[in-house]
Amino acid sequence: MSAGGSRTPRAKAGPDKRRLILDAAVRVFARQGFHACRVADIADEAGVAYGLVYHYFDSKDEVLDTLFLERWNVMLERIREVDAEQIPVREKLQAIASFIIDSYHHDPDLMKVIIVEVTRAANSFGETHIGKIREAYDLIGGMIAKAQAEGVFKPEIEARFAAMAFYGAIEQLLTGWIFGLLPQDEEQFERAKWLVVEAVCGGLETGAPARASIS
Amino acid sequence: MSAGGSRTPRAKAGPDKRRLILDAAVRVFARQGFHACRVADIADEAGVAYGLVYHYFDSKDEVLDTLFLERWNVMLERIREVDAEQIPVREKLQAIASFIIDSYHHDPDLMKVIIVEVTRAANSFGETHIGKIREAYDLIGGMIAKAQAEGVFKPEIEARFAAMAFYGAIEQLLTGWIFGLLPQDEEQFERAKWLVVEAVCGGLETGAPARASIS
DNA sequence: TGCGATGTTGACTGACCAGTCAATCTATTC
DNA sequence: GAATAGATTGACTGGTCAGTCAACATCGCA
Repeated sequence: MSAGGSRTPRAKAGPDKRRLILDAAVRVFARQGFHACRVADIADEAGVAYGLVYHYFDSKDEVLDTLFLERWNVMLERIREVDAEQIPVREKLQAIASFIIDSYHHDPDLMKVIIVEVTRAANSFGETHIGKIREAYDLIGGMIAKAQAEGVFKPEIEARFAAMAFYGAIEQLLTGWIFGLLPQDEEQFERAKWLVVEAVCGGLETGAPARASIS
Repeated sequence: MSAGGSRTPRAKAGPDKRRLILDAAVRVFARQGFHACRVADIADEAGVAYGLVYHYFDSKDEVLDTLFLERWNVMLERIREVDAEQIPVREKLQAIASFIIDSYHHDPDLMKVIIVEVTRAANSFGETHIGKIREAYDLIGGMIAKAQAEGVFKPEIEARFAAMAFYGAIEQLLTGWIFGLLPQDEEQFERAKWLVVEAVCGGLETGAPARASIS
């Protein structure tokens, strides 16, 4: 090492406290809910002083906003990426369902918080982020509309409706896992990915869908 | 005058204040959300004194509990009724979708409150009423399982999954209306009833579904 | 008419908690 | 090694609001 310093210039000794707070907030929000928890709970969970939360964030709300936007933007990026690929709609929808279910599989607490506290909270954060949420619905609706124009999907069902139903089915499966109503294991997650697409596409496709004959 | 009283013994002069409070609460909860509103808002909306709310209810929570249980029990009763009828599954699911969508059509505020504050609130009232909520999913799951046993629906998709997806699709349509993302008129409501059933059953039915040929 | 029960009122209180802030600590730079 | 900037601390404050309560009104009945 040329300069002799064993520590890299940017990497401090301690971990990034801002990240620490965000990760702690996910656990606390998932456990107690946003409204039921206090800022002190987040600070305690993160192992930092109360005031430090306000050093990195302007308000309790901003912590949740940050968590939501971080994840939602990743999802939107993925949806756009999928949309740009030259593959059948069915595969596009499959990729979206897979992404969302994998997200839950990878970090159930974060997805629980995003769904329960934001996308389904019509009177609080849902209202704030309605624009971002809508972007996702619109992208999916666009895919379906395109498929209708190509004759792959039936034209009678409005694309916006179909998009809502598709997304709603996925979110309800996550809700089933969140509420402990459905078993959560690797196999269930894989089956679920297949089910939503099969259910929605089976009802939308023009031609006879590839039905597995009972062997 | 012994028997000459023109007023009926039970019917008081004034309207039922308890009902007045419940109806006012629906409007306030729908407008501001349960957490964001104060008990004083409910009393003001109902045109009664603050303390009267506590004469009829033990707590603010109990007001919402009452609203939820009143409506949810009606729905469960209707689902059981439908289940007992000797009609194809598709018509049963159609009847359930129609009931829920009509409920929203008839009283959007009440359905908004039930969905946003209870069935989707995993950390507060959803937890309290999970048993009641589950009853609905189980009843629908039972219908689907029976149809699978009869060979009308494919057996590969677990009935519980299918029930969640079906119910989730309906609830998301209501959410679309609640958030103002979908147009709300008579025709849209009718189309929606048809869509969810077509989408889910089209993917579940064994035989070739009755597809409307494009005229 | 009088009496108990039930309905109705709204000022008050006690707890709770988001957000502030002045003090202290640590790192970096010249 | 002094100075500056940023990180970290936690006690404190100010406002909010669910729930209480004592007083007053009205009803049903004998």
